[in-house]
Amino acid sequence: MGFEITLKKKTDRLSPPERRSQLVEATLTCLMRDGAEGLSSRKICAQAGVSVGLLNHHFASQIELLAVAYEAISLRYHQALETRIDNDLNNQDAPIKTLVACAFEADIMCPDQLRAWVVFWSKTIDAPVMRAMHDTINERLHAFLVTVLAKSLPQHNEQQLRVLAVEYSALVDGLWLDWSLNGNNQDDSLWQTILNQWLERTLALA
Amino acid sequence: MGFEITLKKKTDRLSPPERRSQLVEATLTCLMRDGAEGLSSRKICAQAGVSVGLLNHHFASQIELLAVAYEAISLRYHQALETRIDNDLNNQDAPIKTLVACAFEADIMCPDQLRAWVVFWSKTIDAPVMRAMHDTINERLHAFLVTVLAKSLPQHNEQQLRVLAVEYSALVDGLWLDWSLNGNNQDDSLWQTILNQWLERTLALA
DNA sequence: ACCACTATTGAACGATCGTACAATAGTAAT
DNA sequence: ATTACTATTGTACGATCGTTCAATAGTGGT
Repeated sequence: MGFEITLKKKTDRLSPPERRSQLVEATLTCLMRDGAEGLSSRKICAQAGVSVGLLNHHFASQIELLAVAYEAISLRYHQALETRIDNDLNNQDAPIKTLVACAFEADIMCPDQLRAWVVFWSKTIDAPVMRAMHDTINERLHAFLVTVLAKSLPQHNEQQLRVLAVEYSALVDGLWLDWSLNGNNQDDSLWQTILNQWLERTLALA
Repeated sequence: MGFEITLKKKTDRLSPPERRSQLVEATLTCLMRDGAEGLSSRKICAQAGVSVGLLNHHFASQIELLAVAYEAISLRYHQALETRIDNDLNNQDAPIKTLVACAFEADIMCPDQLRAWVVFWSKTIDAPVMRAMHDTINERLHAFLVTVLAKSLPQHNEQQLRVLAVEYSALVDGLWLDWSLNGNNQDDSLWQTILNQWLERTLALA
């Protein structure tokens, strides 16, 4: 006896940064599980295992928490892509090949994530805090794509790279939307094939 | 006096089909104006100028009304495209050129429409009635795109056309998403340019 | 041991939600 | 005129929503 004392946590109190990130994590879990219905202060706090009032102690409002969650899921996606690029030693000279190859891998883009993104988009249109966060996120991903494309297509100028980045981003988003909404009733390789063909044609322009 | 008697409607009663389409119209208005917050039985009925209870008299539930509204906005988009093609006498042999040219025109794709579509997508993921309607809508638009592409690229086979249709649809959706979410802070012609380049490259494959 | 501070709780508030339902009003047939 | 039918109304119900706030409990410094 007495051993479990050192194993059990003596308290449930966390530092503000820890609690905040825990609430952000619970938000993403709820949104990916229940979509728009998961955006509920009570459900989020229940998921985090804390009481309702704590949300407004660590965040000014629900929408501020949502904005932080938006940044979190975007950064996670961003870093997953960077990790793939760093680990793919075969395509260091053309990292766009790595992006295309892993675009539809399960942990990069699972249909569950669309549940969450649709909520983020919905709020981006109307809520100013979400709009500001969306602009930040979008600019960050756009700049990342430009650097990836710049390495892959060194002979292109800045303007051409920016256009290509918008095109690639739009194509991936659109394919992801179709893929997630239409379920897996179609051949899984169709979307990957389309992306591969885009890559071939783009590299052929060089 | 007495003239206004013939001008005024004697009654507010409408036939079920008329009332149903009026409620559908009110639904689209609310969704395009207020997004997810516009999906409210009370707001929709207020927009239609009828009382709350009437919704459940003409529709089994709110989600059934939403499914009919989903089909309505999709058919409207579909028919707008067909009208453009019929009226564009210069590109009867390559109607895909017409689609690309009008893709970002105001009444084809205004940012307000994204407010509604995001709601439809959100419910498509979870509600079975919406999923069934989405499948119908998607199949119809896909078949339409295939016929348009078939006329424009007669030397392609069925399988190639189907892939091209998915690619075009995804690209347009993705560009539309970016265009609507990022507002008009960027150059308006960027997205049109990308679509034009896609068209040139695709036609060059012939 | 006491104090100031704050993370945490949970009840409470007012608002809104979708739907059900009894009551009313208009219509068409007899 | 009466009857059968139904489109329409508006209230009511129970549930859930986001947020507030007084009360409580744990923490770190003295």
